[in-house]
Amino acid sequence: MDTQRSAKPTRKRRKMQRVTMMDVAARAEVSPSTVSLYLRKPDAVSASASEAIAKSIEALNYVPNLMAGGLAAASSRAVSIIVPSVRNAFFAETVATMQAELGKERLQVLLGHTEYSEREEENLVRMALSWAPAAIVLTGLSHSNATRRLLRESSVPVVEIWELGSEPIEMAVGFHHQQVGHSMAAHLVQRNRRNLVFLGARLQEDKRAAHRAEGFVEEARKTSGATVEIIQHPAPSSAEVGAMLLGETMRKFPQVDGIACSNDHMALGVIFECQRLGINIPGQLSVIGFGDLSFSAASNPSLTTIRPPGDLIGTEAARLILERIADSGERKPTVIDTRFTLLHRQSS
Amino acid sequence: MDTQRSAKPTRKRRKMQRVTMMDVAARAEVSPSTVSLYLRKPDAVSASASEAIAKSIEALNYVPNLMAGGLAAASSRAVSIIVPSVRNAFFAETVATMQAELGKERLQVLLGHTEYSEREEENLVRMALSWAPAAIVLTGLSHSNATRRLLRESSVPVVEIWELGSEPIEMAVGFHHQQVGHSMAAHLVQRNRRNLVFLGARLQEDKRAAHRAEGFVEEARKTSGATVEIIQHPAPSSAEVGAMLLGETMRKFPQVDGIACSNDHMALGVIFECQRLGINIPGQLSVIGFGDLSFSAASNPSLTTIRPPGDLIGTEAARLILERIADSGERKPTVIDTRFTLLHRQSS
DNA sequence: AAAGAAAATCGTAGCGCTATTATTGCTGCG
DNA sequence: CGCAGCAATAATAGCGCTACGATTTTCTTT
Repeated sequence: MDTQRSAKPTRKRRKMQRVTMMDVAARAEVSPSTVSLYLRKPDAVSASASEAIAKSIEALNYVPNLMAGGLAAASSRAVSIIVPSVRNAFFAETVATMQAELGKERLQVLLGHTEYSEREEENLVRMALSWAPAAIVLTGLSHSNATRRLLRESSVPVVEIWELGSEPIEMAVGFHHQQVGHSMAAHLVQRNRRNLVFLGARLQEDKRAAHRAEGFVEEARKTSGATVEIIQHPAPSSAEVGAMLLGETMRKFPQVDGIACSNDHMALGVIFECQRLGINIPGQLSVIGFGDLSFSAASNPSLTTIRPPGDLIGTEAARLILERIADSGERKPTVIDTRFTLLHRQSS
Repeated sequence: MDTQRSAKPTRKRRKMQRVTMMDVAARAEVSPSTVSLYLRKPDAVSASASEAIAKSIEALNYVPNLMAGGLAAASSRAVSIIVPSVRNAFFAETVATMQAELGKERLQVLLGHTEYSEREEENLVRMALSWAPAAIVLTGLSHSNATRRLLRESSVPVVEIWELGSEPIEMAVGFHHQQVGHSMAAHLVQRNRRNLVFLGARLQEDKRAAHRAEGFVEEARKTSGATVEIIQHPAPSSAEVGAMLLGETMRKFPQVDGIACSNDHMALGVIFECQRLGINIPGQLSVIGFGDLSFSAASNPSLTTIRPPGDLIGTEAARLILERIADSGERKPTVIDTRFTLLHRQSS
């Protein structure tokens, strides 16, 4: 009750170890503003200042603090990419491509896996928004209402990849999986196959595979004299499931002469199982896959398949994001159809 | 020239749209500090306050700003994972597992691909450090000196994955690839194979595959009467390269009776090429792969291979990171050997 | 019931940067 | 010459949150 007790702002914050922009500015004998400007828009700074700043950065080994930058600018240099799983080669391809493309512009990729759950996707979107990302990339067009609302209310650019068909939130890059189904069926019919089966895995969760199956059946039904069935399994697609489903197919529909698979893993299983059962491909049975995975051209027989442009989807999505950021503007609905290619090889 | 013109600090910042922690605090009738505490250490806040805050967050649909948090705390909720490529199923598995594990603690994954370039890795580490990440995960133990220095000078926890053998920067989770080579050779020798060949792809860049090849040769040389060769190609591993190299092998070493492959993609190519050439596996030739990829158990013949615990590496790495963060302490060198498993199947 | 300890809560100074406005130094031109 | 017009640079006010210390409230203990 004597010595003044209030006026004592003896604060001390964590030791500042880091080299800051102010340090760089001091050494270059310019103001911090100029350094910031140099980093963001180099063309607006004179050659002499630029040189001094560059030298200073080099000498101090300056690493910018993106958290501070992001906070001040209310937007970060991160792009959140949310896919079902990067274990899936399709999405791995796109993610890798996007990382490379976005990296050129010093944008970082924040990765999330939904494991095919809309609930988890919503979670990830919420977390992503905490980062004030430069953009958010989602897989497919099916999302929970809450996800849609979160995204619509934020002003973050949104790109949906790997699927076209219904209304996108903002931008979309992909292709029509139903058309893939059409192409598969049309191809088999053209090869004079009439007893068709689609082998599916996890069609419940994998909407895109389900669309392919739908398209396949739809197209097959157009052909007079053709029959078509879907044989499926709830487990994720794999060669083992493919082999198993081929067995089931031969039991239930021994007259089958054309099979389309959820993807090339399944088709590979079919090929192996046919070898074991002594079924000749393509003599007795034509097989077509989806994915053109790394082994598909090398198999015996080589596999007829659909090649989805995973890398093109990545580059186009990255391009859209970059353009949208440059415009720093409003939503601009854009849809890019990347198409797909049917590769006719020995199995059909 | 009349209305007073100076005393007008009419600044206005970008419109504050976002709901902030202060809004939450006001509605819950507590101070912002308490809200912050509630978010970070819920146990330190009373039940009544917790409830009010939770309700307020819900009502306002509050999304925390991680940039602000990261700036204030000098450390973010991001973990940077840098792998050669997520196209590679091994790394995809580990990345996916880590994302799931870290996600539980609300840590986000920042992804980077080196494409097997140390130069690019250095770049990515520099970018990663800009985020003040909670931890950095690198693949393998070979890094440029600059990378090492950057990491050592920062106080960010570092985990190196998928390889053991030399001195890690701080923590490491993986296994000895040389031992994999040993096991492969020992297995083939045990199956009475004496004319051994290792089929390699891109051994120049893929140090781990090179170590497996080394170990293979080393072990084979211990066996009297055994011969061993390495046949390789600079392209990335694939079934096509495997098929091609099998052809080369049969020309150069027609007496070969045991083949070990860089990985299962190569082995798959070998299996298909043998089918085409009429070579019986395992009668005439034993084949062993690496990876236990999704098709390996389903192939014809099924493939003997080494299963690397990609998911275990992920969970252990995540665990180390979480513990290290909780300790918030100093470097603590740790090495976890996850081992690997040899799966003996039909191909050997 | 008072004193002391423990638990819960609060007040505030930054974290390092960017956006915005203000200032300065030059041109060129009537 | 005086000043508009422009380019380059600088000054300043936050961005939204956490760390830290201070303060208040509640619980023990004697």
